Amino acid sequence: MRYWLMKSEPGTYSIEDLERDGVTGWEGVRNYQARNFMRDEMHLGDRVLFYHSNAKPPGIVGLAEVCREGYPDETQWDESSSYFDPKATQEKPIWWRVDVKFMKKFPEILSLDTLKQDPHFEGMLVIQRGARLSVQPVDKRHYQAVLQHFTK
DNA sequence: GCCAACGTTGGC
DNA sequence: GCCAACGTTGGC
Repeated sequence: MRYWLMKSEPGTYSIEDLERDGVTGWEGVRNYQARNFMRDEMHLGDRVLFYHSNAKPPGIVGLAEVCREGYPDETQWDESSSYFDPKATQEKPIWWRVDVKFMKKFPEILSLDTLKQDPHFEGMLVIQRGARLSVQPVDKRHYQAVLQHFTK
């Protein structure tokens, strides 16, 4: 099993939205590196740290699980969508997504500020300056440190 | 709202 | 294939 962190702006799609929906398709990712992770490397049962970006404060707010592996993101063909990509065809899709299932919402946010200050999280991609990747791998030890943080 | 960091595009 | 210009992300 692998571990991931996925960013979403709570104004666009929050952990509360996922809790309500149960399952959601992670559409709209338009970055090749993130696309590659979703298309090639995320597998059923992988755990996902749900991160609120552009939030006050930003941070990890919950847990999800990959429940469908990579498949084409159909918003790329939808002209009315802001995610529409004129270069994508049905034969050759460019963008992929996965589905994730709600697991839990943490009792409080594990803020970016805390992640930066607690040495258990040293080396995590998300605390690196300029780390914009919206789908990123997480080391098992960092994932466990997140769970540990909430069982103290 | 600002702007640093980063990714993409396109002229050459 | 280089790199300047431009667009986006996302913390602050």
